[in-house]
Amino acid sequence: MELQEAKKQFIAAWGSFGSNWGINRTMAQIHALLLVSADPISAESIMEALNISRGNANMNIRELINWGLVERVVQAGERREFFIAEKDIWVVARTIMRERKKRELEPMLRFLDSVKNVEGGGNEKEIAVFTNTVEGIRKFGGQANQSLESLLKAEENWFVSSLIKLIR
Amino acid sequence: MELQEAKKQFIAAWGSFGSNWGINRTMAQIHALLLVSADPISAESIMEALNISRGNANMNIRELINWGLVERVVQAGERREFFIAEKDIWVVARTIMRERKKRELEPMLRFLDSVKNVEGGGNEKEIAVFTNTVEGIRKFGGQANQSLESLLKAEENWFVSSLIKLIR
DNA sequence: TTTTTCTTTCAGAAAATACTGAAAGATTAA
DNA sequence: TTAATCTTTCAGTATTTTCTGAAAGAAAAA
Repeated sequence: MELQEAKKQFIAAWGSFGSNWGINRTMAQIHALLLVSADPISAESIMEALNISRGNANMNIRELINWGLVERVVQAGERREFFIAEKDIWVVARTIMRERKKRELEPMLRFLDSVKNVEGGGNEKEIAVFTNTVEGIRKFGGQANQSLESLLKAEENWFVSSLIKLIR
Repeated sequence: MELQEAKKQFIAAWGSFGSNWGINRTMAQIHALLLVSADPISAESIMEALNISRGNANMNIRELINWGLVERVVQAGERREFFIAEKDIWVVARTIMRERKKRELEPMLRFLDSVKNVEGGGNEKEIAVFTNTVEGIRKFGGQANQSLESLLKAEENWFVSSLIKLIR
């Protein structure tokens, strides 16, 4: 397959993949474009490559920067800003895990904590089911949280670290 | 907190949590409602509890059944259908993992495979970057796929199985 | 068979989300 | 300072997604 065609397909695929995971298509496409670009790219080029407006490009680039997936780079003698994405997929994955953990998992755990004690007007069975379900989710989520924590601090953990080296 | 209020909050939270993960709010809410219900519920009750239309309820229930998260149950002497959700969160998590693996991860891996060999009109550096990125993702995804496979077949794998027992 | 009760479908409506483009804001150069 | 170049913002628009409700379909009861 020819390079430009392959890139195009990759960008499209990454875009639709992203939208399955709560990430908007354009953001995923910009990320994909940067992932397969050898050199830093200007906002202008991104707009052209993906056929999107200035505002759209700006917004989604900013969001990618917020996520820590993309960086601004200043090129010598250039006034414009350029953008580049982290290409080590392990670093990318860890960045995403860290962010989602912080933005979603932890708030959810706090919420479950706040809702775990219910007093009931009589119906003991209903209360038991509610409490058990919430407790189950809390346990599971807490475990996931800890596992992620270990994974993200892998350097400090010889066991996880060696597991990762094995598969990397 | 009072049970009904707690349920309500749980349903709302689960709904907005779901939408961060590409699952529509109503579907997640129906799932939540069933998760915290002691007994099977009719379509009618779901419509009332969540204030949604018949069509909407029907569609999202069907989708939950497709995912394997919800089951129809027939109650003796009742003509209507009732619905119930699996409550063991580990089973729920495994069901979701299995489905997403099948629906998203595996197709993505097949796609990456199809796009890994690019021939280039000259620009070797560009080709190298593309190839490396795609290969990195492929490796990572393949590894994730295998790990999930092991997890899902945990019964057959003493090591994973014992890990899970530890934390369960 | 006809009636009743429940389920499914789907065209159109509503709501949510994403995008555009022009204008304002910044920053550097002249 | 003024001009030139680039970035950011945001009100309005477009697109996508989700939902409604009425009608058709199915299955059991009469």
